[in-house]
Amino acid sequence: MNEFNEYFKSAFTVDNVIFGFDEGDLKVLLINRGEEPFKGKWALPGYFVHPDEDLDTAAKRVLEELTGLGNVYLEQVKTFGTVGRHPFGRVITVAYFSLIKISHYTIQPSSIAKKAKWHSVSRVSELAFDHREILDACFNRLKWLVRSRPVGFELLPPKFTLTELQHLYEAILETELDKRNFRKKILSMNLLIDLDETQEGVAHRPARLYEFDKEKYEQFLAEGFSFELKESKKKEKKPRKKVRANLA
Amino acid sequence: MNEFNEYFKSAFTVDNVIFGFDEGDLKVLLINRGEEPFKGKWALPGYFVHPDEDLDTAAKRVLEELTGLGNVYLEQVKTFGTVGRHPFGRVITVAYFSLIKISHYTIQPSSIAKKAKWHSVSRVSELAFDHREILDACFNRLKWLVRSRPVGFELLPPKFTLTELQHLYEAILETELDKRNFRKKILSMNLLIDLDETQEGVAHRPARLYEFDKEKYEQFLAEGFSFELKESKKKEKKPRKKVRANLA
DNA sequence: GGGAATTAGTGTAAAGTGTACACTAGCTGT
DNA sequence: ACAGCTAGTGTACACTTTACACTAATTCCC
Repeated sequence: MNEFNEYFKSAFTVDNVIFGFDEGDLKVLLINRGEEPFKGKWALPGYFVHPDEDLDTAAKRVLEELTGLGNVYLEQVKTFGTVGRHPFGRVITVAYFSLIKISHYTIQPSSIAKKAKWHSVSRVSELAFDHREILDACFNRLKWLVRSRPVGFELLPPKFTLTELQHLYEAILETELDKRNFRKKILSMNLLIDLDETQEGVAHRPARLYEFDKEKYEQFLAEGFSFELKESKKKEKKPRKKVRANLA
Repeated sequence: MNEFNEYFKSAFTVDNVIFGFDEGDLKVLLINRGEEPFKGKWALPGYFVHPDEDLDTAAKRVLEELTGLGNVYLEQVKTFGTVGRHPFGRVITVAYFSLIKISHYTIQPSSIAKKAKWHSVSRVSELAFDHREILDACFNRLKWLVRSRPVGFELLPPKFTLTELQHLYEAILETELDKRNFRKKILSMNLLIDLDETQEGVAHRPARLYEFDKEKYEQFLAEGFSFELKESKKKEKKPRKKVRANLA
């Protein structure tokens, strides 16, 4: 085994991309680093994996230690291992991502994270390490996810209006959706419970409130269902080539 | 930086899952290990990443060194890092996968790989390390891939018949497809060039030969198009619940 | 209290896509 | 010539997606 010793000199970390939704805006949770390297810079909440710890466990622990967020479901997205990405040596990082309801959690930064704060995804600028690239990869994963399953569940407060749900989808997909078609689609999945309540204190017709039917949602996921949401495009009129009959 | 030294004691590897298609069967390339641990066992072609080497580069190099396959496009799939997965210490591995035309390559095993051989995916049994789990993860990725883009391009010889293409899809999806619908779908993508040639030496009506239109394929990928192929199911007759009109 | 402002909520027709299904065509081997 | 085999083709129906415009319910301001 001695011949392999030279390989046992690397380290690895986990980095978490936590998405939330608030004020019509898609947010990502960042920490302000209290340690070198990149002290004072904004970064994804991430840290070294302990030698006796599985990756998924590490991701959960690190997230909780840095931001106070516990009991979050994290999903592995991609691993980043460019040679020069960490100034301390060879460090590869496994990126995880999650979707949470911002209002359900209280953020408690640790010493490593001087501050932890939600940032608008669209307004994130420079980040420590290669975290910008990691964020982009996870954002793409989110875009893909939202087209294949009803993701709003994780991001919205328990009671919400259809318009809020639509705005969430629009924020993620960075596109506009047709109101009527969106509602038709969402309601036809039968995953929403109409609470028979309405908004209060708004200066216009109040909207109905809905909640997700958790039971049906579990079922939906278990069955591996999928659904699609397409951009509402103004009649792009595909010429739609006809299939040539071979063997004339 | 000394406080971090304890973290720089891990190693990481890459493992490659290479799929091919031959004799109507989906295959995966395995090596017979010539080294401890798991000497003599079948395993995915993988090895340690050098300290000064990027992950993607390492995956390519390792594949070529172990099996002689060069110039293969590899895609990262998932990272496996369970604590006890490697007997030599903490080793995490990044899994890559690829699709190749078996007939285009010659396999040349190295000393680490005593032998390298194509195995039917459906008949792979025990593998070294957690390679079985890695293989399954990559097979699932392939299934997903084949539903979202025309994957046959990578796996079939330059000239092929529509029936061969269909068999490939059926092998990957582990299902049967309707012949007419399959052809309609594939041809409607306009990615095939009808070569106006036919098979020779078969004891039945010879099939037409096609090749992929590489240019259109690139375009297809660039545009992020997607298409779906659904299992041909015998009329399951969804009762199709009507969307309730809220606000009666 | 009337009207302006604002967002919620609703239906339909037309185009496109997916699915089920059965027969004829063209070759080889005997 | 005919048996055996695989290639190749079209249509009708069900479902899904898309485009699109008006009325309803509330607050605010005068």
